[in-house]
Amino acid sequence: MAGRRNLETAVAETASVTEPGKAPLGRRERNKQEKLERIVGAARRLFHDRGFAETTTQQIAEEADIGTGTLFLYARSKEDLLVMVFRDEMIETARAAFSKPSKAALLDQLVDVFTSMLDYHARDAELARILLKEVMFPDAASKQADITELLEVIHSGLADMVTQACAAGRCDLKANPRRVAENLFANYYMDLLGWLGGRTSRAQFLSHLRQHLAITIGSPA
Amino acid sequence: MAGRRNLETAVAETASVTEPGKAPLGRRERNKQEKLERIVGAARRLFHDRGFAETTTQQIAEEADIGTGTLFLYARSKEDLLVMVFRDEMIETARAAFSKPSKAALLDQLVDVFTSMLDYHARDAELARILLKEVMFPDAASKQADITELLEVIHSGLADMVTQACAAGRCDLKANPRRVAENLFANYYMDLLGWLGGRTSRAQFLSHLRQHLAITIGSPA
DNA sequence: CTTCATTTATGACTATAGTCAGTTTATCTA
DNA sequence: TAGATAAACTGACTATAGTCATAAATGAAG
Repeated sequence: MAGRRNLETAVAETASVTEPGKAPLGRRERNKQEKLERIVGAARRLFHDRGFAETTTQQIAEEADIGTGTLFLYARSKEDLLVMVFRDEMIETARAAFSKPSKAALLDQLVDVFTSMLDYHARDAELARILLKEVMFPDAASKQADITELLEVIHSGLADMVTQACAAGRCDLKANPRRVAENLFANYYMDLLGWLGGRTSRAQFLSHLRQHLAITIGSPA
Repeated sequence: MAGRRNLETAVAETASVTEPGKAPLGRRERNKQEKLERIVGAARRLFHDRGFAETTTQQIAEEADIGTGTLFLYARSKEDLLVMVFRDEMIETARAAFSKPSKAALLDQLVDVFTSMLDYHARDAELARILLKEVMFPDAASKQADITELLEVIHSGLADMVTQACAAGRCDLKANPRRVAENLFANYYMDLLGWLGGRTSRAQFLSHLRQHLAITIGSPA
């Protein structure tokens, strides 16, 4: 009973679309499902059009054609809504970034991967900053699931990349690949933060990122 | 005129105490000075006693014996107040952490330094998380000065440490010491985040940090 | 169809960060 | 000292995220 969650786990975390062999999905379930989609859709549109800070929860509720209270049965907070809108996209982006096999030098592969992710973030700097902030600083236990899955995709993708490069003789790292992956991502995250926060230019960001990654994998920049 | 700042630069950023050879410091200045001290003191007490979220700006104003509006002439936001309360302490902590000369292995020196900083943060996990969040994600230009100074102390301290260790033959790093320092701090930051966010235990945190730092400086863990 | 229990929906309401038009206080000048 | 100007102060006010007691909808059982 600890940490009450709304509407079960918010429609079982955007439940799958009519899983075969599963429950017949009565009117109730369909309603919830459809309502959640309306809400996330409305939030996506408004966040995109006006920005996060300029969108009120009232507006989202209105756009989704529900009461203001209902909104908070489907999302714990406005930030939660933001994560709902972008989580899957982010995971997909990360997966895609790791899916292209390559025989390039490890450093170049890494820069490629991070640049792909970057292109996604760069589409909207304000949202990206808020996402980086909210995703990495969950204050409710429920959000940890989100960040955990995303981090898992990124960390394991990077670890695999490192392991394979070493197996192919293209690098020589003794350390635990997982720790190397975490180290690499930490550097990407902080560099991105500096850029989005206006402390560095895009050119500086890219240059520094490459140097940071090179240091981690012990390769000449 | 862009980004209006209140009361000049909030009493010239907690101005020095009667700089010799400077202005005679009339009643007005003394009032401002004293009021700022009352405000920061009140905020410090309340944040410490009740926590950040549980303290209202009204309470701070009341404790400092000023009107609610006045508070926001001295601080732009509640978060700003938090930074005011802890910024100098954090910088001092960082300076102190770098001030003890040592002939130990670089990795051990680094772990020592970060452990010292950690002890400061660990005194209050909730405040630490909010600080990590607010300090690294300034949304107003004015706050960038804060983070810039703190980051400068940390980055240059680490860079010096690395440079000296290499000069003494205790390590062999070809890369720009500044970039190495940034890399090291990025790892500390993310590991600390994981710990404070409850994703890792303290033991894991320390173990992972050591491994991450070792990877960066290319030394066996 | 008619209870009845359970789930879901609602909007008036609360709490609080931050604003602003109007007031007070300090300083300067004559 | 009086008057004028500028700086600093104020609390009633606004805006909005999130709550909660109540109402409506749904589905199960008889």
